[in-house]
Amino acid sequence: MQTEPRFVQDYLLALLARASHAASAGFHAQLKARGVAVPVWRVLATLEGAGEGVTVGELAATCLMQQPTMSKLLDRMAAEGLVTRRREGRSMRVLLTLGGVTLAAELVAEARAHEAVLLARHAGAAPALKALLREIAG
Amino acid sequence: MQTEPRFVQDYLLALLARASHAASAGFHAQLKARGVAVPVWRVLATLEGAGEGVTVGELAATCLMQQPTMSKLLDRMAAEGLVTRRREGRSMRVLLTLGGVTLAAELVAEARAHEAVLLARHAGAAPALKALLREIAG
DNA sequence: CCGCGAGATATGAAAAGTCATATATTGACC
DNA sequence: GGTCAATATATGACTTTTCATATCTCGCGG
Repeated sequence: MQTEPRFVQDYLLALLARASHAASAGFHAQLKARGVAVPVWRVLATLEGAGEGVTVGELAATCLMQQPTMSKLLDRMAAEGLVTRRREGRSMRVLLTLGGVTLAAELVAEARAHEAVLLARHAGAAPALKALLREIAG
Repeated sequence: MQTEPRFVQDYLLALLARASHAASAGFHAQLKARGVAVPVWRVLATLEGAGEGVTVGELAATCLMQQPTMSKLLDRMAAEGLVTRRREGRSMRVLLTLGGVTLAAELVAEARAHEAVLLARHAGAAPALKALLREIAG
């Protein structure tokens, strides 16, 4: 079967979305196996090593979610004992609990390992790719 | 304020997701202005120029959605008069209606224009970037 | 032929996300 | 000090997505 090259096949935004999706698939499967949803992982990864905590708005922006989505995600994560919220001025500072720190550390370790495999696969090109992505990400 | 570089800041999957999100933001805003949801756009773009139509499963894979999500999205799109479905063996072939063809063509034109701006911004690097992304996407 | 497993899509109940807007807190101005 | 606009988060009604599973077809072995 031979389809002529169509627009979407070479469209930059589609390529980015596809690459992101494909690259993440393996790790996302690991997360699912551990019963951790992707948005939860993103919050954990963002909070990992951020000693002071992060506000809800910053979390939403970093995790590429909308603010109400983040508020509700944090409700669930708080209920699971992964994070706590502390009012600070008009913001709300989100912090990992002890359990959250532990889980985050484990998952970050897994993520590092997974990334290493990916980077090895595209050996030389990795730094240039990351630089480009950073530029696109702004 | 000075945060030490944390894992997530340089994590390939995060960079990919961020780049994809940032690059798409502008066009997604255009879509929203026209009242077109992103998943609808993806289906239209995938069907655009695919004369023979595409099966539900192929659509789901191409649009990076799950199959039940696609089935229900197609329900809505069919209700809006954008697509029709025709049983073909055990598959279901999805085709654009006249209205769907028109809308798809308009949006693809907008997407091309939007992409041109992006590519111009990262002038020389674009072909190499696309090649890398294609490789990652597999 | 007929039953049966595999492939492809649909569906139902529950979870998550979205949009608009309410609530809370601060800082500035009079 | 009280009012008001701006910033930050929460909430409610509604839509979309997800997970599990049902349904529908085809091809095959007996």
